[in-house]
Amino acid sequence: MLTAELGVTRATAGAVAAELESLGLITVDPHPTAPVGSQGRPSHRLAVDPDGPVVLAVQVHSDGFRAALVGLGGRIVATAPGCGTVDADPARVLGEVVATGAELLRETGRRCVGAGFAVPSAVAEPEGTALNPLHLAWEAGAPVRDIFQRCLDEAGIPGPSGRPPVTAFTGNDLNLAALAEHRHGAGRGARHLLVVGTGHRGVGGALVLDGRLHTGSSGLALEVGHLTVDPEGRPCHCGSRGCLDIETDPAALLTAAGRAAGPESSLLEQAGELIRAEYDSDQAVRDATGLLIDRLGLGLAGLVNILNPDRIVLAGLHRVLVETDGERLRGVVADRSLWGRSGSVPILPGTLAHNSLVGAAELAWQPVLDDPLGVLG
Amino acid sequence: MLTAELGVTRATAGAVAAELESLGLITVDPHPTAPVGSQGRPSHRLAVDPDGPVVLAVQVHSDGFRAALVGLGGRIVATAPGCGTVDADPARVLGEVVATGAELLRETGRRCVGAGFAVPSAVAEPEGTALNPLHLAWEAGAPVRDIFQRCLDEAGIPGPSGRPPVTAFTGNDLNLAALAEHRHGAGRGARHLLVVGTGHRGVGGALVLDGRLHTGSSGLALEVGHLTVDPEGRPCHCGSRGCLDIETDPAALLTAAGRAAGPESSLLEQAGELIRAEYDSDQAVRDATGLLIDRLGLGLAGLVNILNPDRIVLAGLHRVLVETDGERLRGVVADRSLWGRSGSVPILPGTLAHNSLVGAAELAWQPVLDDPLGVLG
DNA sequence: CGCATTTTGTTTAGTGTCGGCACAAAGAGA
DNA sequence: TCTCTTTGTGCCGACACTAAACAAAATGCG
Repeated sequence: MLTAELGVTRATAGAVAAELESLGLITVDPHPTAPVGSQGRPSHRLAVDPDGPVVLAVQVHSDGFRAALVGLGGRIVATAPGCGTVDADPARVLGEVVATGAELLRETGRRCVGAGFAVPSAVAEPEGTALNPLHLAWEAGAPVRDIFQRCLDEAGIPGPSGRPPVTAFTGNDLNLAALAEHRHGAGRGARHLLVVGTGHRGVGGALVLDGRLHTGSSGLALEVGHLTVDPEGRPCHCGSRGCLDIETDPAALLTAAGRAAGPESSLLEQAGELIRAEYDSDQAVRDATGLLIDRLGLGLAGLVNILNPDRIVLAGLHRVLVETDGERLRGVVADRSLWGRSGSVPILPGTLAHNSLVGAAELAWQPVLDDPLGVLG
Repeated sequence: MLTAELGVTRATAGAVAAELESLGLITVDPHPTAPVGSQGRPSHRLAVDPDGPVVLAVQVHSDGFRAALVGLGGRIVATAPGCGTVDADPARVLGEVVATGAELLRETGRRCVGAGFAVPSAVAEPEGTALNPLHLAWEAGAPVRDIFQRCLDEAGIPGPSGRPPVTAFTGNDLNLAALAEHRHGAGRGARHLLVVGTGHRGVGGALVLDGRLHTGSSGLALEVGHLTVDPEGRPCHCGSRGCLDIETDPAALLTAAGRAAGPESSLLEQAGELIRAEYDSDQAVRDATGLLIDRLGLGLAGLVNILNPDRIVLAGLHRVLVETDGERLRGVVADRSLWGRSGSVPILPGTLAHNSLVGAAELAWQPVLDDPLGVLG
């Protein structure tokens, strides 16, 4: 098989494949219909077992939640949205989310080997507390990992080895989106991947180094929102002015284009829709978009100078910006980074839907990837 | 021995110790004079062999160079300064430097197992080219690693296994200083160490993650000089204004204190001496120092928000600043970082003399540390 | 001084991983 | 059908490490 050419002999590869097959993670087809090579005995075809175990991935936002079962390789097996208000008690909300996930597991009859929660807030490590879950009206510092774990325990979801309950993992949603983009999206193959993006308010960042999320010493790295991108810009609550946070988020676009902002929980959609629908026809929208691109470019250039990534992927409104005029954005970044070479880093739009969910699943899959036999079987 | 308690059995530890002793890297004293434990058979005392092999570490600055032989553990065994002008031909300069190193090796009769060169310039990886060796009047993009390697070959310095010549390593001088501080100085034990410091002009940064230098995808990371620390500051050649580079370097201190700047190649000493000699007596010096501390604090806070290190070590003039009023600096950083927790990162002055040299040696030692028997023996 | 105790170095046997190698198997092409 | 090519698989050995038993070097006590 071709996979033998990643530094391992055929014998070892066969042993590993047999082990993974016995654990139900992959399927081995000894007689593939379409042989890859031209001559010789055809390779066995390895594929993720579509009926294999899954992890439970959940996400919460200000007006609802979503639970999904995700197989190895990031494939969403089943998903269930939950609408309605998210109240101020994280235990009640997560209890409902986990109940939805448990229902999905019952319906599909899948075995669950882990659970991940994409939190719309900075998450402090190693405690797993949400430092600013402001959009959710949760208290700052809520121990979301422990709460999530408790909900899983109470829901009685059996863990990989039958008895012990599944392990809870949590992470910031943009960090997890970055992980997903690195594994299965626009960031595939990058060694130093920088992801920057917006939600409805503010700007977040994430960094994937050699395939692993870099969250700093206490989970608080890549708070990129307060880079200065306009010395004469509006004052920011951080004490400075012209921060990336307030100059390049959806509200900034609407302001620059002279449009009234709608409800807080749909600013992203509103701004994205504005560009898509009126960029070609409305000069004010074009100007506003260009302004945001220039400022985003300044911020990215600052990050390039510090992090020197080999790829940048943009999410949220920033994804729309690079899709609208990528040349302009790349030009600003190249002009304002110190070395032309590091400034010529590819800047791509994100490609994954539900990337935070897939990233949360990746987090929960990680122990299995690190040591399949130790977690299962 | 106590070292057996780092995840390895006594049997393995003994085997490793015997191997390292046979390679001449360490000495084993079975009857230490001062036993560490109180009861039982005393541990053998392991120590770096003071007569063991060395690496050649060299450094070049605008008015001279320095060569040193450095043993395992960062101990400088022999050193030789070289004064005089550094001309525009890197091959000639490095030839002279290497000749000085070869002379040291002859005098001491040491075996040389590698060579490292601390370059006062950004170094592009993996080519090993110096992008802005401006203070040296070398051309931008000079292939300093290849030149260094060629000089070593021509000097006929025998390599670890006798025949093949020693391998050349190069790195930016502040990056190497950071590595040295992490291994043997104020950064020991930090998992995410940020180092920031000045030379005579400008500001540099370096990051050591889990014991390894993080230089980005092409060696150009941690170019921290163009973070905005004063929106109303002086314009910078980068196109912005109020950059860390021009607001916190030695020239900035002299300007702020109303002193005339001396020759370019002694700005650091002049500024440091000014603070040490007149901070207590001269209000203008106190004000200028405080101004630089505030601006440095702003820059560090920006870096803390992005990198979330667990320790910061300052070098050059910044080291003097933290020694002079560390409380003020730490206060600014805590105030301006987003999370009080990540803002409370310890900020320490560097402790090593010749830290760039030691870091260059560390780079050259790395292959031996990774695989002693593969390189030697 | 002799002996038990404690702690550590060393030897030996056992285990698990992985590469090398030979052979078998499964196709393509003549 | 035979040969060639390519890949899966079983077997052996090298290697690294652990566990356990044993030997050695100190302390403390009678």
